[in-house]
Amino acid sequence: MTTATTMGATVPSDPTPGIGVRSTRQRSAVMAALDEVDEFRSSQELHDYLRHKGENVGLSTVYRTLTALAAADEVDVIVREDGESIYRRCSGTHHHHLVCRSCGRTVEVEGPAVERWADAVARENGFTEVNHTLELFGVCTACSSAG
Amino acid sequence: MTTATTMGATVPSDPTPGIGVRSTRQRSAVMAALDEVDEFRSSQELHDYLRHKGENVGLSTVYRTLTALAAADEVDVIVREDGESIYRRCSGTHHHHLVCRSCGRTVEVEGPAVERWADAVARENGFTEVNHTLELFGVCTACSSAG
DNA sequence: GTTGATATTGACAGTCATTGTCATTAGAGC
DNA sequence: GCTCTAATGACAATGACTGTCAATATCAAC
Repeated sequence: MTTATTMGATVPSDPTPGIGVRSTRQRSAVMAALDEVDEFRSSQELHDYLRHKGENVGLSTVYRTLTALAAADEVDVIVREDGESIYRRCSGTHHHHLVCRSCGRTVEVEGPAVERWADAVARENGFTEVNHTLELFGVCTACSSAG
Repeated sequence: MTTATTMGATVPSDPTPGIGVRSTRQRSAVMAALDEVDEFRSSQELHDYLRHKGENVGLSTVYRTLTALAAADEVDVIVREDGESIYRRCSGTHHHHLVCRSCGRTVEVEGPAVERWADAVARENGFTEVNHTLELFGVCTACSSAG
């Protein structure tokens, strides 16, 4: 998960990466695909992409891999308004996204003030273990000038 | 849509409400149910709720009505992380939500600074017709003390 | 009150993203 | 090479949501 910061919740983040985890051709292929694509993509789109590249990876595997990567904070996930999850390789630091509705171009943005605001609001209301989702959607320069 | 503010986009908001729109028992029932429930609820949950109240309304109708209400900004929608849409009757002004992950209790919160920030970030990057989604999820006092 | 055009309804089938199953395959340490 | 078991993948199954279409109800006009 990405667009969500988990504050308070202490996620141990596996201390021994590699225990019971094997590096496979399929996993590398999915990671590579994520590195090559800059926009947010759905599991199925990434599956197709791999197909066309000649990499044969099962759809189930793509789903499993993306879910695992997201859980390990290796990729960012956004749940679109239609409920479909889309994934993207992002920088490690906490950030949010400004996504072009038309072409999918994505800009990573930071808003320390927002993080503080969320934190304060939660505290004021007695909520703990708070995280938040924040995404901006719009039309980028290229797309709006293209009409 | 709610948790999203549409800035820039000029939505005319139907000038003659009532043209080609009929008030039906089913529609009133759904509105009433929304008024009686304070937490965010899914279409299916609201459908069940109506069932138990003795109000017979088809599931399709519940879906259609909620979609229409959301489009008319009469109710707020949140797309949960599992992709399911949940609905809630809210105040008319723009706001966001602090939702208890455990019991669903919802607090409406406002953050003018966040709105301004989102606006500024969009402008800096040349994006237009920007809207944003922002939700906070946590555990409320009651739930955290209940263990 | 009756009528008629049509907006709405609802049962049900269809769609589609995502998950579960499970026999088969293939890393990794020996 | 051998063994243990994580990982894969084909396929079935789930579940939210949408499309269809005949039957029904609303509302304006008479």
